[in-house]
Amino acid sequence: MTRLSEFLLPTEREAPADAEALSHKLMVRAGLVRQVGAGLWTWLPAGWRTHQRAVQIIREEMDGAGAQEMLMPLMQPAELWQRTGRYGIDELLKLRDRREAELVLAMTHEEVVTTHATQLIRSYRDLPKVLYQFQVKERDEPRPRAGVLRTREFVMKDAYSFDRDAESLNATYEQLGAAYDRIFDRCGIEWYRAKADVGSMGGHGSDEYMAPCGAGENDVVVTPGYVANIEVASADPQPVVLPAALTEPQSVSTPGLTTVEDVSAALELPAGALLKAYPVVLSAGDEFVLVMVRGDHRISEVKLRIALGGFRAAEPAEIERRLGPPGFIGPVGAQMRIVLDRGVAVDAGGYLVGANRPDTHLHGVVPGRDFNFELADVREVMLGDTIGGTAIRIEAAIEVGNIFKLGTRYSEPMGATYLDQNGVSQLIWMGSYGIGPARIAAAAVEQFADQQGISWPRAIAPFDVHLVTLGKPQSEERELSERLYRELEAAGMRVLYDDRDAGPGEKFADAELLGVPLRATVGRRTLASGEVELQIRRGQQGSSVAVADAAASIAAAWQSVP
RNA sequence: CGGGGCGUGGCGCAGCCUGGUAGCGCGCCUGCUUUGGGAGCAGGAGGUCCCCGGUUCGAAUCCGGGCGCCCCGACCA
Repeated sequence: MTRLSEFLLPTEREAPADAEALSHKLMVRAGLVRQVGAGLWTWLPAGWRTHQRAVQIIREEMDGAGAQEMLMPLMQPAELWQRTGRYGIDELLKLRDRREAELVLAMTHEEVVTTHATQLIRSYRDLPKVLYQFQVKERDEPRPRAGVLRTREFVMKDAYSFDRDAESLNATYEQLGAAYDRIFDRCGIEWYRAKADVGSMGGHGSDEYMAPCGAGENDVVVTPGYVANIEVASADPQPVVLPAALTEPQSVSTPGLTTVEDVSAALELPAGALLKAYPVVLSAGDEFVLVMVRGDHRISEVKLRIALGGFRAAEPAEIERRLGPPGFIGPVGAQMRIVLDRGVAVDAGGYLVGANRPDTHLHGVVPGRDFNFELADVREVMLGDTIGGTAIRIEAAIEVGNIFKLGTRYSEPMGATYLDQNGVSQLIWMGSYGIGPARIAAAAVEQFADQQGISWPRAIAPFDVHLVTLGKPQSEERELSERLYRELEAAGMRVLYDDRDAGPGEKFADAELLGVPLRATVGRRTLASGEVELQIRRGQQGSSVAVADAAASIAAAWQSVP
């Protein structure tokens, strides 16, 4: 029974002044959520209905994939996190209880679930297993933002898989990936499965489920058949026309010209005819490495880390000592390991590079002849790049879920092993799989909203039909509306009945703001024509159904709504 | 962590520079009218002006400190 006269739906005419993201503005205006503090949000009844509908879809598909739901505590002993080496994470919220015991509020549950696995999984016969929960996650975010999109506390569906070996993990991973595909399809949002970075904690593979939308914090690179987070994406660069190679490098005077822009402008060369030098120091062994990319390209820190392992940018003093004045450094004569990005065409002509001398560059330089190098893909892709001849698109997106092959990252420090068929102790191979229902809701708002407000996919809408009555209390229209309300509920519809004593404009505006997929209107016209007016929120197409079997017609119409 | 901005009834804002009875719109309450696109008239309720300290006869306003919130960037296991 949901009568708007009794339901808490505090709609607002104006968005909060500080709201920027569309979903932030609309979710507050539509009365779905309210802010408590930075990155801390209350879900009001209508918003929570949507959240829980997403949760239910996830639950059904996880169960369908053989996963088992459980619940683990949010508050955990710090000791578990010290054991896996994650206690130092800045985003991890630490606290002490009255006895000064060190605790954390968990950001994920690998430590706890692996502790249980250690105790409860003993034999190869106990594997594989997938466990999951819907539980609050806490993150001490440096900067919460965009309403419900990046918060300090949020509900996450987190699942953990346990397998005998890498091969079995791969199978589980794909099985859960298929469940994820179904979940996001069923939720009615647009999504991509994007190749992703495994992060600095290592791992054996990861995909991110990305919902393209204006408020997206991530960029995904998209071509038919290829989607990747821009952090790890690879593509073919646009070719550049290079000056001819010289028989040997020649000095060019470039006084004070330390940037690619300055040099290319002064020498009338395309930026792509320059090679940019990026000196780094590896975390392992303090080795000095010179990374070279085309002048019009950018280093991708993530891809470089994947190629080299951990590193830091070299300090100016180190650069001066090892190479030459910053701004004029280059690979020719450099006594060190040189990594050349794959985007640099090696036999296409002569490049311009820093000469390792003040105010000087070198012309006509040929990689391989003038310096030795190893190739690696370390640049960030950019618009204009192609994959298989097709131009890439770069789209902003929010991460609504991820799947991750952990391998033995947690089973090893936690000692999670099993006995195989030969009685030999083996490490359990794990995976982790997250989904943020709040982000699904926000992504849906972002993707389908129009000038009037939200337009929910029917699968996660707070209600199926928004019944608007225009009659005054005690009127004949009211009587008809009440009857239709009962009939719709009897037909299994989730009905929001706007029985408030308010004007039509206000009721219609609120209905459009809230974005329930169908709106049925009963008013004077209904009495005159014997027809109930029906409007599909997405596209706002109107139609009429006969009063006599209105409930059945509306239930049928709902089936064909997006 | 760097840069910028903002804290005044539920929401959106003005007032602050130049100190002197705290205002506007929306919302809310009561009554009457109105009822197919945020309606009208009349009456009314509601504010520690973020907090602490200072200057002053007097502080929303000036000064100092703190807290909170937002945006851009960095970060985001």
